[in-house]
Amino acid sequence: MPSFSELKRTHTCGELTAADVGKAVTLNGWVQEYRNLGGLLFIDVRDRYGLTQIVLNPEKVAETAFALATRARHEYVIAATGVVQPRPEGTVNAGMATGEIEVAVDEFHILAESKTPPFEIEDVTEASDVLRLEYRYLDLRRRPLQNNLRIRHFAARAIREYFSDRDFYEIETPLLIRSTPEGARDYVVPSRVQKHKFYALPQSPQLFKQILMISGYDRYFQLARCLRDEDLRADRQPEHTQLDMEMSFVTRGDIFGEIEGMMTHLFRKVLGVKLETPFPRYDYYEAMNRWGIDKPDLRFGMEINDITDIVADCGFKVFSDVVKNGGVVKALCLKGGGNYSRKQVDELTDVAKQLGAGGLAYILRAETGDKSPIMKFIGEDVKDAICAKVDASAGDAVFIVSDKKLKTESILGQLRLQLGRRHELIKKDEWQFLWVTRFPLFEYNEDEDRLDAMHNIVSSPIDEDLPLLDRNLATDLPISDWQHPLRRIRAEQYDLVLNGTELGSGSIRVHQRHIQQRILNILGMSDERAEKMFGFLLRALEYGAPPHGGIALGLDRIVALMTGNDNIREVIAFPKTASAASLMDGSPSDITPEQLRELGLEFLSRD
RNA sequence: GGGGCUGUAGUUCAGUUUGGUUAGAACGCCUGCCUGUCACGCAGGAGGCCGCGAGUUCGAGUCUCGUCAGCCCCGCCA
Repeated sequence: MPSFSELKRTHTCGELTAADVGKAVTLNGWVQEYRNLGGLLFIDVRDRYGLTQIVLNPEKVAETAFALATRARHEYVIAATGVVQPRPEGTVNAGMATGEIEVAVDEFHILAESKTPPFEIEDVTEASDVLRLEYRYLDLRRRPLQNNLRIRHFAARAIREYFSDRDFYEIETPLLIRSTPEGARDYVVPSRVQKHKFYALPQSPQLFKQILMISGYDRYFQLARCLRDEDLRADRQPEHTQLDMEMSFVTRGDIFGEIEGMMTHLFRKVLGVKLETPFPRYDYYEAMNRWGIDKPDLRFGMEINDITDIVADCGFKVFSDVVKNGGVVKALCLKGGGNYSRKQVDELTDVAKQLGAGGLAYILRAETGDKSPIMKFIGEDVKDAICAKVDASAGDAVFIVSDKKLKTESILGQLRLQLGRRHELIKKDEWQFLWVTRFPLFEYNEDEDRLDAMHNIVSSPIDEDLPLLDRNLATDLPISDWQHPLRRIRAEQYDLVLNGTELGSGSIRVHQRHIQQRILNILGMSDERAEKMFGFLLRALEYGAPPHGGIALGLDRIVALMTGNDNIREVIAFPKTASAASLMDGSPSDITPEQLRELGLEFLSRD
């Protein structure tokens, strides 16, 4: 066999067309398919760029070359030299980009043989996830994955382009950092040099990017790897990539503007889609009121309506008791649901109950008249008032839930999504972005009877609610009461949502030490402990910290949405299983006793 | 930590409800034939620790218990 320098490709497998007819070319690639007709041999050669048919005719090619080519099997790597020729009349393949031509081979070489692959390399695979992950290098040869990684690359490039053009610096932050409480469980790395001490792998560059603001790098971004030792989901991997950014001397509107600009650039460059800006903004409480979820899917309507006032005194005890105890009654209208069968209603009721509802009341506005098991309690007038409020006409259905406010909204929010999916109300090919803003700063932790940070510890209260932080604010209310002043504080925090998926969140940060310390105290951290854990941030805040804020968006989720995938594994080259294992390289794995000894570690037990 | 689903040729699955002769199919693989195929075709062939371990039984792919792995969900998590 000649040296490879003489067998190097002159063209890729995706670029030859009728315009190249007559050219002498060499192709390198993998055998996608071979069709040996005895006296005539066709091979489809594949690379990242496409597929080209080569043909060997024993009458026109050296015997040795033909013999070699008949040995070629699926996934062999080959080099073929020949002349581009038009396909004979009637044999053009319209379904193939290179289908008008073929390469008539006169020299053929096998560069590498392949074992029979455990699954076939085709666009739609039936291979199990286990096989696909174990043989990831084969799975990655498939066109859908190659397309996903291509989109991912172009997305990353568009993001870098946008921020670079707007004077942002991409600055790397460390991977080995100190472990801090709050948030997710850390992955930890033992230190050899300092025995019995550990680094943590970053859950995000959060504190470092704030330090960069304090250092004066007032426009920062990074495509940052982030690691969390928590259980996995279809949209959660132990390591993922964030589009992280932070700016100084800004209000939230400045952040929104940059992100909207970046998203517009990204979607135009990569998908050719024009986005409308500005994205709509809704306060957290408004989102919960109208859609029952903090990441509403705006690709369909069916908003939730409050009918508490209408039914408060209607005589139906289930409703009036709930109202008396401070609860609410809310409803949503399913257009065209008036002919729902008993079975369909029962199924929906089961869903509601699984979500914690006591039950599901309903009004069916069928052709034959309105049907409702609660009619005899609420009467015609109240029924009509409810239908008017939720805009239910003849042929529609109304579903009603009553409970505490947040619970009622969440249940209806989930029902709304289920109904939207079941009845295919969700419009495809729409990109509905929105901002959800002003989340509560604190979240009540029932198990521990204390307050947790709803987002993170560095989110600033909105100006209006800042007085509620005051140490001396008198109140008799326990923190379990949702009226407690601390629980009424709203944070200058925002989530970016696309089609019902949370892409990420950010906030205007606390830039004054005493406020940061107060928040840490409220979260149950003594001054000593705060100093120990966050001392470096608190000290940095004492040396001229500018007002600043930013956001971090999940790149994996963005690319998954852009490529129409439900699972972010499809847009990550080397992902992990649901139990955080990599089936290809076999991690996590044992380490040697020597490694352990060097780190000063030993196992408690081997169970 | 909890729940649901799945595990049988190289692969994807059927067979498990009702235990019983030699565990089937398709694709892939191997051999032969075939000069215009592109899901090539035709003929033949090889290929099985029924995830693993106990148990029940005269007898287990099939029943019971345990265990491991994968997927999805809740908890957890930005």
